Amino acid sequence: MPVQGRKERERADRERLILATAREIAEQQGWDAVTTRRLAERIEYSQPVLYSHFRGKREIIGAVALQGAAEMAAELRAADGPHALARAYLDFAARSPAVYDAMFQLDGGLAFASPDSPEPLRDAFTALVENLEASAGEGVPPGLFTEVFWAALHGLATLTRAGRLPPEESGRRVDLLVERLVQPTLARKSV
Amino acid sequence: MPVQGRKERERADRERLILATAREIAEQQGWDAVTTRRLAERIEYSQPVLYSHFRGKREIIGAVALQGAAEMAAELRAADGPHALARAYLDFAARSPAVYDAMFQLDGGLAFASPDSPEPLRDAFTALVENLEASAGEGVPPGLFTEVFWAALHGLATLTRAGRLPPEESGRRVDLLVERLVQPTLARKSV
DNA sequence: CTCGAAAATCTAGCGGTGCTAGGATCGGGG
DNA sequence: CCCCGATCCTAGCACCGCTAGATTTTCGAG
Repeated sequence: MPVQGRKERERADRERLILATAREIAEQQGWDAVTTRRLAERIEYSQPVLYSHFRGKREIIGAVALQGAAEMAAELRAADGPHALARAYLDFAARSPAVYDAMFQLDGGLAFASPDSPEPLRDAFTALVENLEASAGEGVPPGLFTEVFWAALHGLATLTRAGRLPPEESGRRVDLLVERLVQPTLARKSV
Repeated sequence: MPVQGRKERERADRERLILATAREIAEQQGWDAVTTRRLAERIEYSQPVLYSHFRGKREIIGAVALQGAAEMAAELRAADGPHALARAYLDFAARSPAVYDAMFQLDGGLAFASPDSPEPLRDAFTALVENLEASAGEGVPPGLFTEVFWAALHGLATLTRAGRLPPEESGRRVDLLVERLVQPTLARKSV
């Protein structure tokens, strides 16, 4: 009597529905519009059901952030080299601003910059490192270089989207940034 | 009978009190703790009084942001050269996180990146440009270079404070960033 | 097929938010 | 002195995140 199996599946489906709906509302109207009432109504359940899946709104944001990190990691790995990486990163941020906010702007209750960070987060950072370690330059730890590179991209992404930087020249800004930061390590240009 | 003068003065005093109190609460407990009720109680007036000074919470944030921009501009001008500038910027962000948030993280209803931006905002950006125009490098518009430099600093500031970057090596990150970005324009090293 | 227990879900409500309408109170000018 | 306009407060609206407790649904045993 695998009735239990069916229930678990239905529950997992509903959890996915919650996250997809939260994400949809957030992308369309911002995270402030993702209220527990609205979210519950959209999935056609009452509010308390949300709390049987997540501890609260914060944890929903965190779950969306983890999904986003996994997707971002895949896209970053598809890029080849610092220039493509930077464009892929900013592309992601511009295309999915709500997910980007969940990851880096809002409090999703996730641990960052720590060995016990959730795997998708560490993996996304690893994807950055992989594309950058050849560009760190002599004597510069790839991790440190990646942090700086990442921070700069993050700054461009957030300031641009918040209207703090004129969007027209974002392409030139990325080009300038990457050109200056990247400093190929001499060893084995090709092997 | 300049009784009207006195009233205006009292009103201006109260407005300053509101902003100082909002700032104080925000620095101590974050902007979420700056509720209209709490703020009203602290200044020993009822909530509606706040709305006779500001349209709403957003406008209070905006007013704090303008104060902050003026202060930041002064501190940035006191710096000499890109390295000192970067440290002064990050210092400000770390010392006054709530004000920094009001300026760059929250919605204070201010116009950015526009000719009709409030003067303190444009002035703060000008202070950045003044310290950076000699480091833009050949053929690179100082404004563009400043935007990139600023965005990178902003990324470092926000990611560090949000726990996304380990705080230990922030010094090394700044050094690396500045060293790479800065590329002195050849003309007139000294004149 | 029925029935009772357990699981699942909902109703209703708590204390909080930003904001505002409308009444009370105060003080200066006629 | 008394009135009237400016000033301020009380009370309340609609919404928020979250939860206790009642209610419905579902399953499996008899």
